[in-house]
Amino acid sequence: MTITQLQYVLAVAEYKNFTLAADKCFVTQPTLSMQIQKIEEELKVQLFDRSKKPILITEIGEKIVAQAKNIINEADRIKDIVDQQKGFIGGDFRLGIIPTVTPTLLPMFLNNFIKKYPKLKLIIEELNTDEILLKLKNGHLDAAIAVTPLEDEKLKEIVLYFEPFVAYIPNQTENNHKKEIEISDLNINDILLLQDGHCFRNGILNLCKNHSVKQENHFQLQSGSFETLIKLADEGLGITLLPYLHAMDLKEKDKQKIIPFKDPKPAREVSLVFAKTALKNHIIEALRNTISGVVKGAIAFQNVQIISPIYKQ
Amino acid sequence: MTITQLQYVLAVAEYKNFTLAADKCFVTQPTLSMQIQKIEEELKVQLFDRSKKPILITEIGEKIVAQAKNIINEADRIKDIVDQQKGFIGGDFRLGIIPTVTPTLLPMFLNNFIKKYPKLKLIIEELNTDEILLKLKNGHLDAAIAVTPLEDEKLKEIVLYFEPFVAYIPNQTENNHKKEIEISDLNINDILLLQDGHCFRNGILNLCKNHSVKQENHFQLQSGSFETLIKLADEGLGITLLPYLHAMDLKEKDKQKIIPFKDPKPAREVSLVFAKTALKNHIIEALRNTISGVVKGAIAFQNVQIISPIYKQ
DNA sequence: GTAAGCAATCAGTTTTACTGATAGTTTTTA
DNA sequence: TAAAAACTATCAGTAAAACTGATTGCTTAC
Repeated sequence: MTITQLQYVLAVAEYKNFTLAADKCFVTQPTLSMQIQKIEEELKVQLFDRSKKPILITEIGEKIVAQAKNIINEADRIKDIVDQQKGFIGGDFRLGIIPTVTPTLLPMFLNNFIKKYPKLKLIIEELNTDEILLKLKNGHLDAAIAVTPLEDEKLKEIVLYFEPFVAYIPNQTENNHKKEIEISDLNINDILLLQDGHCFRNGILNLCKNHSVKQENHFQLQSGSFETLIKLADEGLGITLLPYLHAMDLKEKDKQKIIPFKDPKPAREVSLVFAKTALKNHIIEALRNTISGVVKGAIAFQNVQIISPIYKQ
Repeated sequence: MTITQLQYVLAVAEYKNFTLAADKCFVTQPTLSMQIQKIEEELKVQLFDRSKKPILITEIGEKIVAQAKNIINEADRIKDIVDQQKGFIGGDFRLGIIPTVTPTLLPMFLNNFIKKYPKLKLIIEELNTDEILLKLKNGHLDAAIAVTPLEDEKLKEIVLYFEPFVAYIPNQTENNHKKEIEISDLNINDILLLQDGHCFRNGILNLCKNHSVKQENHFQLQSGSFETLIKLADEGLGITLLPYLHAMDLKEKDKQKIIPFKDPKPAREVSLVFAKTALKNHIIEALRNTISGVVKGAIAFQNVQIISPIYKQ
């Protein structure tokens, strides 16, 4: 049994097709066929059922594929250990970010980071929380920035900052104007929400649920961007909640429509998330330091209450 | 980088001598030299400093050796997965047992177990707790039977049974005879103890400490076996405490000198212990089932208090 | 200062990994 | 339902690797 053979097994398991898997491994199909046969002979078990198309993985095959992933993962770490020792920050690094964080956070640290580590190729993907969880676990992402706590056994979270929610309320008259708002002032039916899949939406639902605001599940509108929500709010279709950093980016005119919450302010916890078995720990550490450095100045709140990004009905 | 190369690295790291390591790997010394050079070239780091004798492992070498152990360990597990799938219980299995458990527990299950799994070669070593901890972690033992809780991050414990302590008091007169004894009745200075290193000794020290029995650290005698302690007690040199199963093995005449503790009886927790990353999990499971089966009949106590095997001064 | 111990090097051999061509099988398409 | 397409297994040959015995050269021990 060799590491190469295990990689071939993983490729076949992933693509369920010898020819394609061979391509991805940069070898010819006969090589793959023979090596898979060899490992099957050595272990004296059938890993794949080639009689069906696409190829089926046998029961024992599944177990061995899972273990092969562990082995390859541990093996890959050797390179990281060497890199770390040499202080080398380089190669590809795939970072996932949730859409409600990207526009405000990314510009704050990206320039800084790529200048600091010029040999590193940072590949950034905007993904929602579910996609991030999946890709962290299957190794398609090295780390991600998401709202926590995610309560996932296999992931580790390092909190970067807390970001309070603020209310965006356009039609403020003498009557209804307040300096600070309370959660009990909110009516979920008035709030314009992001689409399903955004954890910021879940956070708001949790916020309202926790404080037993009546929820009638009869939302007027759903959008994928805060910009849309703000414009809709301006049109008198309701109010919306925004994350603090996003609110800070608004035009002066719009900023006046923002009302902060009373302490303890509801807030989201934004963290760097990665698999406990993550590779490239030294890069993750470097990333953390960079982000912590730039964010510290921008946000400093003490009295906040963390709202979970996971909405359970 | 191949699994074989990593095994060579581990061998050289262990024996600190290429020639000897080559022997243990069943290859010639040039093979080893070349393969080590190859992996050093590939990683572009020096793993060993050959200028000194015995060979020194470099700093980065230590880290890579540690990781190589992980990789090999994960790789070895493939075979276990296959064995488990096939229901095959065979090969070598190294079990450590602490001396105060061996004479009573081993005869209860050994025959049963080896008959049930004839293809398994059980290699049993009698070791004290410290040695067991060490050997479990470095992989020289597959599992062990010891007194818990050990509070060790890297180990997993499965409780087999609770075994109460009983007092062995020879010179019982009308005056001092009791049906049940209390911990406060004990004076640590009267108790004959096993030698340092036995966890049963630690248990008794904890027992007395917990109940603030005065302890003057002026023990009269120390021995390695209960038999000696019993004979010394019979000679009027003091009393001793025994584990329940051991007391059950005494002659009828001696059994009369035994006094049980009042509920909640102080007891030791005997467990099957193994590394969290243990191989051969299916064999451990088989062992557990066998022992649980035979012990269930012999011991059934409900109201016990667990005494820790670790004595901290 | 000599012998012993040990790792590196070298040339040659065996084993393994891989390739291109092709045969055989199943699935898809017309 | 026949032909085409898609795919894996097999085969013979080649390139690469892993390994060996013999030897050299360096270090340590006596």
